[in-house]
Amino acid sequence: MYFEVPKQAFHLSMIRVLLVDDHPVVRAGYKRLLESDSKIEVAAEASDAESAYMAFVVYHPDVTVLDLSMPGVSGLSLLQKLLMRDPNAKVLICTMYDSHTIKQKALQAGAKSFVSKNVAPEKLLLSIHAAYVGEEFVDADSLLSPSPREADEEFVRIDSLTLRELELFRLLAQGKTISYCAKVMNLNEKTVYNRQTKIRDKLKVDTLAGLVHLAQRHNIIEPNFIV
Amino acid sequence: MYFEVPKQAFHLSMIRVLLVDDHPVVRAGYKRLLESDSKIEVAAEASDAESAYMAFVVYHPDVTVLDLSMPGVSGLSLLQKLLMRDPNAKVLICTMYDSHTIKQKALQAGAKSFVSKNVAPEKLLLSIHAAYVGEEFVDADSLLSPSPREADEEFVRIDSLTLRELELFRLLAQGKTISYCAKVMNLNEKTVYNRQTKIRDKLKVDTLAGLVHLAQRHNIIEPNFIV
DNA sequence: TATTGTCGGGGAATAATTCCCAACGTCGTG
DNA sequence: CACGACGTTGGGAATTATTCCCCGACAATA
Repeated sequence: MYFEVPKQAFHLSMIRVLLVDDHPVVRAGYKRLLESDSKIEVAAEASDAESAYMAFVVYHPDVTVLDLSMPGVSGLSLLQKLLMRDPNAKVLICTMYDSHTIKQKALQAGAKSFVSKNVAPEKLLLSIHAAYVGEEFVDADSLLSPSPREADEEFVRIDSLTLRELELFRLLAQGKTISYCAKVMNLNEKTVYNRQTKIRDKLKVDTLAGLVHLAQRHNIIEPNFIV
Repeated sequence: MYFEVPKQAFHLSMIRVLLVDDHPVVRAGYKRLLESDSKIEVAAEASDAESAYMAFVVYHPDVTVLDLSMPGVSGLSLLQKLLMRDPNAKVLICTMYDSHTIKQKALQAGAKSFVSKNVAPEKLLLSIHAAYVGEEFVDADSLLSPSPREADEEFVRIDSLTLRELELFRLLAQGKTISYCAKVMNLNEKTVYNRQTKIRDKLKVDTLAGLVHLAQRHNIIEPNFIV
């Protein structure tokens, strides 16, 4: 758990951003990047869902920049928690997962913006400004063109997963045990079993390993890179 | 393919860095972070292995900061190419993969430094300075989850698999069902179960999904890769 | 209000998995 | 040769993991 206290003076004119990413180096990079924009200041940083929620409550950021790929509870759940706390929260999803599915889910869960880490950095800044004034900003490159690969029925199946199911899907595909999933998702193991069955049923795969491959094909989890 | 021409003046006193990461946003962040150190300048950037190699040849950076997780050709292959071009190249691996195996391979392939994106950002800067003066810098706590005994000997454990076990390992990791494995290996399902248990036991993995990731890390099966 | 969908979980049945053990063949070795 | 060590294969019983079908809560919606 990491919870960064703001170090800068509070300026009314600035866009105060809460930065959530689990990698310190990446976070530091983000921070410098964001602050290269004179209108943006990083009000707080967090490395995981819990501390992000705390920081959100404490600092009331104008915009929250959220990386979905966090250990433990998914960024999507955090997104929902933030929106429950403040339905007008401006949450911008910036993630490495170029997955149409994830995008859909994030937007449907109430994210104001969605950009991939693959976009030009200026677009990130732009989208923060857009989110600040209440506009939705969805990176055109990524959203409008689901890649052909994703347009197949596999993708449709993944799309049919509910948020909660998607979250569990990710955990399972990452190799987490049932009991671990139950713990971090606050569920009865029984429920996890039931859900797992349902997920495999929806996705039409009959082994856990199949889930992993499917998840990787659709960037639901990080591909286990090549050596 | 993305190939950034240097925009800054050339200062003899500065550490000229080639920055290789496939995410523009992350790269931009890195750049700001690195340049917050007055002794470091980003001489060039690249988003993939080919352009990274070109940039390396053209700009002769003092230090190359390389993220391993790139689409297409692996960062490790690039690392080897760079070292073939210049055996004294100072390459610093900064990656999100907290895998001891990868760390091993990177160092054994000739990387001068290895830090995880999980380290404090200052350490990244430090390690660039260290690499510059020729010191090796390997972050001690760059590995979060894998306990020393765990990941360290992942590959030794795979070596301990017998031929038959390895065969089954591959099938399982590919997502084949028990009954399928039994059929193609001419075994009783019972035996497959027993063997599967033994394999997971030897590899110290407790889920099938874990087997997949392990298999991919060690090139036992093809990573299910995309984009 | 009725409807639909998501979500969490219970109970009993069932299948999957383990644990322990035995058999067989093949080595290499004293 | 006889021996133990080991890979390989499976049986039987015990144990778990997993399914299947169910119910109720809640929220949004028509």
